[in-house]
Amino acid sequence: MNDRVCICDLKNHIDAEVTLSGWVYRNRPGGKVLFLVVRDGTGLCQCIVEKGKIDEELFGQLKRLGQESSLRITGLVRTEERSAGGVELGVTGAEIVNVSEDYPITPKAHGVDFLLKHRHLHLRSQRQWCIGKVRHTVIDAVRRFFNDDGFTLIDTPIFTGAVGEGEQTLFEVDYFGSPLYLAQTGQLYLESAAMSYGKVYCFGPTFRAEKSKTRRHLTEFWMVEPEVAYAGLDELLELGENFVTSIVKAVLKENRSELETLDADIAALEKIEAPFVRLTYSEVVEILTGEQTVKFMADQLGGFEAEKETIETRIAELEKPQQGLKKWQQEKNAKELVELQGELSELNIRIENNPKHAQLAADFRWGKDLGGSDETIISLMHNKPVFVTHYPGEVKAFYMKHDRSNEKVVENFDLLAPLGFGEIIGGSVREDDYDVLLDKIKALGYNPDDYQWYLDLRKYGSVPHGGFGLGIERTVAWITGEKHIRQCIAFPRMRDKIHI
RNA sequence: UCCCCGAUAGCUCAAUUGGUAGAGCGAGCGGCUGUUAACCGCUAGGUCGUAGGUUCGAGUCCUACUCGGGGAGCCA
Repeated sequence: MNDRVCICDLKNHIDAEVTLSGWVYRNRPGGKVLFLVVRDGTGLCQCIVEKGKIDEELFGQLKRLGQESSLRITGLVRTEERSAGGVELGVTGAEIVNVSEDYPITPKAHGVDFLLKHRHLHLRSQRQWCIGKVRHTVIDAVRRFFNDDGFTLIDTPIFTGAVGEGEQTLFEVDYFGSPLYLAQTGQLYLESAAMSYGKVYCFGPTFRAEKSKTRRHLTEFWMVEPEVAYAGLDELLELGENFVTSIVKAVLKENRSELETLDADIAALEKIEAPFVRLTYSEVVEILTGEQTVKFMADQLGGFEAEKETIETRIAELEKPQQGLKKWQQEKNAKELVELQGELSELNIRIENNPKHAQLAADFRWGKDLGGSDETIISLMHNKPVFVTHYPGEVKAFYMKHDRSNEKVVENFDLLAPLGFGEIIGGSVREDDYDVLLDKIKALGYNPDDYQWYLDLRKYGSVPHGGFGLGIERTVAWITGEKHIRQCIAFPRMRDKIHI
């Protein structure tokens, strides 16, 4: 029997002869035995080629076969503890499809810029592959959650008029001679649809011309936005926490091995369970300016310094003369040294930043928007996601509904992911009173004519409603433990630079 | 727009604080084998980001520029 099967399915074909169609991931050639690690898009499999068991000429060809050459390879599946996946292939034959020479991405370390320039090839690497699998599950879980909960999908336009948040962050395009903008949210359109279907969501690419150059920003990213008629703040918070919990549970179920490969914090993810922590902006201000934060920052600094000492001790050990050590041991040590020095410099930055961030928190005054470092402090204080609600209206968008019991604040919320990752959701209850909304539009100097259709929603059967937006890449980065969200989309678009 | 860091071989980095350009990986050749980023030997590979300046002498010091990384503001 000669079945063509997927590597992910091999454990169901023990002792059978199968043919894999894939690419060479690693080639460790030897005199009499070759270890060919083959990938086929579903996983990795070590293939053993023994001299004498296959054609002599083929053995020679396989021995010289470069990384990422494509081939069909046939052999007997057997369990083998020494192989990474628990099974391996005892090769009986192979057909080389395409010989790859001088593949640029080698098994050793590479820099960020180099990998981005080779993004089309980097997608084949194990780590990128795992992140892509997790992203797929996240998106699938997003759609399932809303579809199973009575939401209707609405596709909002990519080309939009100036109606939105801040014009300075919009990408302008030439639309048959007139300016138009790429969508930075589907929300206003979605509000219209919510008045038709009740519960709706949109999901698609979003464009922001923000001049941000950080690990949390892309100029093109994917966002899912639910919008619910007759919903108040409490319902939205509940929706948000159930939604995020369902995503995390789906990834834990579908991608455990990927999370392990990525070295994600699985134990922390397993603790994600509704209800999440709820704090008002005013409570956050009190925490930031209170004793709790002073102590927290001091403890954090102490922890950093202890860690620094441990690393420095180890570095001193490694820097001692290494006589009598085998060459490979020396190399291993040298590599550890480089890694430790990298960690040390990162730690030094954190130690340097700690007092600055402590000062920023202590100096925080009611009315300002929370900064990145403030959010980090709050999220690090909890091992669950944290909702921060009721921000000052002045720092927030015009469409957010003012709290009728405290006109200074709006009924909005951000969700901060744990472990210091930061904001993954931003949402609010929308202003549903025609006159209040019109006044705000006028006060901001916008032209009411541009917002007539949006105002109409408050004229004909207005109801309380609201929604939120969740950033897919930020969510994937948080779940996988990836530091930078550019790794969480196949072809990232960043400020200043698009590689391919 | 502003602040900090960086640019040396295909890749990742080093060069004793101004004195003849180095290592590992990768590539090529050979050896070896149940290897896990294997290992051992040999070979090839560089206009030190660009342009000026200081100096007897610059990878190293100064100035400008280009490109890249991180961050602030803003945000998902």
